Amino acid sequence: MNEQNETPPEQGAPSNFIREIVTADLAAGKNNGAVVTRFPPEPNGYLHIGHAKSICLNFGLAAEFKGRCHLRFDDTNPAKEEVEYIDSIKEDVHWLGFDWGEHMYYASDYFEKLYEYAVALIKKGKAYVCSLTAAEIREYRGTLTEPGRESPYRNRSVEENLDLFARMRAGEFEEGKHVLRAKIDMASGNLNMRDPVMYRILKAEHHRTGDTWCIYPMYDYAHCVSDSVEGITHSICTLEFEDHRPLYDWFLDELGVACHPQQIEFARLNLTHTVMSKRKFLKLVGQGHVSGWDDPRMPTLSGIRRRGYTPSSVRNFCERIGVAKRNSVVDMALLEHCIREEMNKAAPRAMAVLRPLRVVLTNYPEGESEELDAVNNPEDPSMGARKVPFSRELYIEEEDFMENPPKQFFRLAPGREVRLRYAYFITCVDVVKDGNGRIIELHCTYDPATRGGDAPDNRKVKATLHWVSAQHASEAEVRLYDHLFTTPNPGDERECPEITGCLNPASLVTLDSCRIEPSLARAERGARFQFERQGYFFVDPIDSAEGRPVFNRIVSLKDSYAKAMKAKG
RNA sequence: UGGGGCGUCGACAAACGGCAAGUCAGGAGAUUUUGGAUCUCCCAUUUGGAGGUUCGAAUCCUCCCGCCCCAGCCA
Repeated sequence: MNEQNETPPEQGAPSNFIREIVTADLAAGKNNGAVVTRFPPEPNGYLHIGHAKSICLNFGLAAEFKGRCHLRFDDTNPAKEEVEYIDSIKEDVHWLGFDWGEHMYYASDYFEKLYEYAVALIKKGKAYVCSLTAAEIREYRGTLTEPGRESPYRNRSVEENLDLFARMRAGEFEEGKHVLRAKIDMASGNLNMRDPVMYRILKAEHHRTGDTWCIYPMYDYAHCVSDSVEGITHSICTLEFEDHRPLYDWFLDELGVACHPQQIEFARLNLTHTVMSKRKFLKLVGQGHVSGWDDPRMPTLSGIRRRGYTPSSVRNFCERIGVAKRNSVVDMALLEHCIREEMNKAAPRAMAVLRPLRVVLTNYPEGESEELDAVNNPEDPSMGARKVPFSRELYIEEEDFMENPPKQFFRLAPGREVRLRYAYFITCVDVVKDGNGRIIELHCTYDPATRGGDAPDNRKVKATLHWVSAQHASEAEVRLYDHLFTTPNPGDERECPEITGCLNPASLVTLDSCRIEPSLARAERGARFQFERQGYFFVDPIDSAEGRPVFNRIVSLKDSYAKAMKAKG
């Protein structure tokens, strides 16, 4: 994709409490004026738009304050992580328009350092090897309302701890036999402080360190140390880590490290009409409700990219939603607004008839055709114009004709005159039906004096229709996408006990015999267009074939008529 | 009955003791060769509730109510 090198726009971005903290820190002379952030995904799944919020925040802050942002893979659990995800994460961050430069790291880079620090903590009497089983540890931890009990192994001597820990590393014990724990406070109201596990034995092949290690550090221990080693100044994470902060600080204080980053938490992004959890994605993909992680209906970055959203529209969205600590659900309409706004300015227009209805212009000479001038983008004259062929037989949109139109319907109807965009006024004179009474063709007359779309006598027409010349049109497949879920909050148990019960049956409508104007037949993969009166479409980069493009609808145009009809019922 | 957070328009979100921004959505109108776009106007006498402090409170204090997170050898 050739969109990787766009520079993210930072101008005019609304402020937020994190930006204010950073600004204040700078003013106070903290960190010698440095701003170093990081985006620390675990390589165990694909990134989604919630991650985009974090990426934009972290890289955005670094760019704004002339600092840097690291990409760091939090790969401390070899049982769950795979290289496949590392590649997709890098691709997604690049696609979004951000660059970590030389600063790509892995928590696994610090395994040796982490081990040494753990030994130091043992020597300080602040960590011990515990030989309780997992179930016993859980039991000793106590509950939300009752304090925990100290492990019988809590007061092992430093020597014994050192010996045991070394032998854990050496692989002398089975998984689960021992863990290394921090010695903090089993009575703390904060469960995270009740002697948290620092290391567990995992005899798994690590994607980077192979079988060098059989003990792996836990998140709380590894994360703060990784941040410190990298010289991170502001460690930004989501709300659920708020009560891990005391632990984050405890480790760094006990270790006495020079760099002690400040952890700041913000609310993760939730979007209406979709879900945002890996577990649910897995279910959707696994049960075949979507075609894969990059299904255009998925909120994954790969899905959003496949749908046709631009990186800039996603960045812009991330700016607009703001950053705060309140749990919230952003209306999908905002995301849609961001891409419409951008495409309105940038997308070339073209005509495509999705559900074709044949129209014969009875007074147009048989066998003849002509070329009409069409503007590529009324919003941007610099995008020029093109020629569109016109002839006796055309296709218009099925829904643009009604035999017995209600009062509010302005389009074509028997005896009524409408304009064909950039072409002529036509009047419907006859409706041709098949044996079942289904309308198969319309006979119309055209007014040669209205060539281009203006009547010399200034008579007005209430509608302008898009069309395509039958003999010049190509066929194409068009995929109309809509919300994956019918309910605004499918992730909410009360609203939707079972997510598969709230799926939108019309989230994908595939139309395979659409008729497109000639310029569209030459469309390149990855190109975006506005189909006049319909929406913005993206040439699917994977399923399109030479001369037979597949179009994904990114988003429809706003349609006040449809809205009014819907409101009426 | 523990600990940590959060409650400002339908949805996001500013306001940092001085008189409730902005955006999306929604509504009305103008305009229009896309029922698109654009433009104009409307959309919180009031900030979860009740008290208190103050000349003045969304902002400070008290109590109450509601919602979210935490009992992985996951991150």
